[in-house]
Amino acid sequence: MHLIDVVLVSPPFKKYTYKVPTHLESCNLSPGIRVIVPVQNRYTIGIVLNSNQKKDVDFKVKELIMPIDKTPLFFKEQLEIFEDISTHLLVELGQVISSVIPSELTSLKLNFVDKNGNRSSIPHLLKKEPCIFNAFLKKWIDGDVKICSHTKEDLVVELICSPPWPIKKNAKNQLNILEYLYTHGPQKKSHITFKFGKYSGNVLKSLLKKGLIQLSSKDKDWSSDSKFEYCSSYNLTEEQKQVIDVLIPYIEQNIFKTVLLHGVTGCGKTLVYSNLIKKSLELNKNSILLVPEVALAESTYQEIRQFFSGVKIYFYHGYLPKGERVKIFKTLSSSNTPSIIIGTRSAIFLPVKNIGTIIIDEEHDSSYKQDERLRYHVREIAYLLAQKFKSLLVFGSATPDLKTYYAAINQKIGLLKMEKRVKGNPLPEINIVNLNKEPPRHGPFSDIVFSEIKSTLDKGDQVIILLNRRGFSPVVFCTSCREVVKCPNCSVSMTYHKKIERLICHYCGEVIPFPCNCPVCGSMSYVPLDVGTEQVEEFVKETFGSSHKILRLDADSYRREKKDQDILKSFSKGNYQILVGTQMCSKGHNFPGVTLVVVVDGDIGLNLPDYRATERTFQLLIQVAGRSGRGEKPGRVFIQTRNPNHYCWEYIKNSDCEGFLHHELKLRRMRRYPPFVKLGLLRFQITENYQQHLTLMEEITNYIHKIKTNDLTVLGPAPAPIFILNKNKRYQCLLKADSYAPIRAFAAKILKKFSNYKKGIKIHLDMDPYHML
DNA sequence: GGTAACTGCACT
DNA sequence: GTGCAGTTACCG
Repeated sequence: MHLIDVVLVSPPFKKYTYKVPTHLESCNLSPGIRVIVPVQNRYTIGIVLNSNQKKDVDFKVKELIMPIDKTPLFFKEQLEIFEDISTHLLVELGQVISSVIPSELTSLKLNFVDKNGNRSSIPHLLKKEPCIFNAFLKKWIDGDVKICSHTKEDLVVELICSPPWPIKKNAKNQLNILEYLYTHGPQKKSHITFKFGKYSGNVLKSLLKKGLIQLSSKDKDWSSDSKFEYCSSYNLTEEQKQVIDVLIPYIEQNIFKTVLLHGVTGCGKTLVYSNLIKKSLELNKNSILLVPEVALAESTYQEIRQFFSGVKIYFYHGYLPKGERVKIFKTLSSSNTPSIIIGTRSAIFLPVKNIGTIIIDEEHDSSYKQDERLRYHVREIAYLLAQKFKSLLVFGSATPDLKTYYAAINQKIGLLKMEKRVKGNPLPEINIVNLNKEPPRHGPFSDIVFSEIKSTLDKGDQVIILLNRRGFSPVVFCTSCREVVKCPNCSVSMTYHKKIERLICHYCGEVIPFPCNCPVCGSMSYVPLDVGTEQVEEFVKETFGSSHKILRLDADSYRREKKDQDILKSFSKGNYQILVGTQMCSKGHNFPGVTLVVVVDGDIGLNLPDYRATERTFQLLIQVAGRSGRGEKPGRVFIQTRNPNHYCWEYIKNSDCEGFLHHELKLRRMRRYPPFVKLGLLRFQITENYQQHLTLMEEITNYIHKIKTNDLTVLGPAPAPIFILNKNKRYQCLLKADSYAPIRAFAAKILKKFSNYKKGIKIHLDMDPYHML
């Protein structure tokens, strides 16, 4: 009897054994092939793990239906990595796989398609016409029919006019969708139908008829095919040459090596990367280059493409149309030509073998940690991959993550430094402005900062104003009942967005029209408190708008304009003089005309209940400071603060990254935080209609005390800083230990006992949590 | 996640 | 004993 092990990629995500029927003996059933299998009284998709020949099993085995791939979708190395992730993060293997590959690849919505393009639905045939199914199966084995997914292309719904909209007053559904598009920007059609229920398809149709929205396919063709050619007409600096000379032997000799490339902002890391990629290509190896976010991926793609004409460069990120993602996935899994992959976090899971080098740029960036579904860190996956393929792994950053830096100074990984900017400029001069002594007398700016902005503009240079908080004001306060407006679903205050006259919850997306009556006392005496980017933009426009062009870049403007790339380009060309924005404008971009960076409130983030608060603030501020003075003229930076005595300012002022890291390391060692201990965060979510959440938490707490071991410190469970989110009550429990094993063992016990305990409670483990709110 | 099997409970 | 809702165990 020929048996194979299969892992299901939809619930229950378990590993099961199936019998291979004789008529499928000839098929390729090697690991990584997708198969259709029966589970209970339905069918689902699984992935072959191994084709064992075990003789006897003590349970009944069912026969597998058929394979649906002719060649494996993953390589053996990848499957091994999925297993590693599964054990490390305490998530079922099937769950791991289903969260890292495009969802079309795990869906049973498949068709047999014959040469004339006629489609026959596979699930339908399986249920109703088994004979016809078998006939098709035979044809498929012979190569006479193909299997295609029948999901249509996911169109993008886009608003093409502004309010007030010409619709009837009682057309609530239409209004809701228009509102949603207005506040959230263009959306995928599937997302709209998901969000607004089954009738929203019709609503969209009528909106389309009225010409208020448009549907478009957002397909882009990124690939270019011609001959391989490397444009090497770029002069390397001495530093770049040295770094490349050290790294290239690892690629040539197939040595697994991890290196932290610690280079100041503007030191020309991209050119180093492109040389490493070039070497890999020459040796017929693939390269992966990851950047933190899509906008950056696009500009990096454009930049790298100049060096390599005719090489296949795959551009991959989570916002690609589904069809495109599947196409890239499948092409790569059966490709043998060396290629370059440029993308964001999710690109690390593409089926690539024979990797020469993996580069993670801006490795400290928190977007490399996924904080939902599968809570993985891309660094760890990259490490596993590099280990398997004996590749070079480069972590690049001007402000390395403390953990990476600690590994580097302990010689666990290599450390290379680049201390000079390409153009030879010094790093910008950074000034800390004490708002307690120099209060903001000009909108959000103090005297000195205001006059700096003015004189910079007078000189014809550009200014970046950073405020890491979007909207007009983060809080609205009712003067009559002395309450702030809270989100109805979350325990956070609503942010006022003036231009669209709405209050928005930045956590769950709830939108309330504003001005409105106070929900508590009914009066209309609201005052917006504190400042967001929208308000800074308004002030700057009022003050300088007559003679200068001003641009805002944050998640709100970004979504609406969507031509972000062009906008950033046009700022960097000098078409605007002032850029107001959130952290989005701090990342990686090159703006040669900027000589002044102003940070409106340097304290945001500094006082969060999170052990990395200072580290993150430091990284953000050094990064944004680095946007200044990249061109011919030197740059200056002004950071306003109300906490001038905080230890971080001394280091920020001197751009002293190493000094800061060592100071922070001392504190972490003292307080027992990473990298000196391992952390895990157990999160408990209880739905709003669950009555006795206190009793339940008490029960959990008692159990925790019962099973707690000596090799583990357990803090909590306690209510999370944001206690209610999306109508869920949240508790959390911080676990500290010298290694991951006790954390895993402890969490496994809790999960086993309580995760399916009662409906209404969800528990998950977040290893090395990045967000503790 | 889906669902068959199982539980307790009101009502014949 | 029957019908039904609510809950649980398990899928090869």
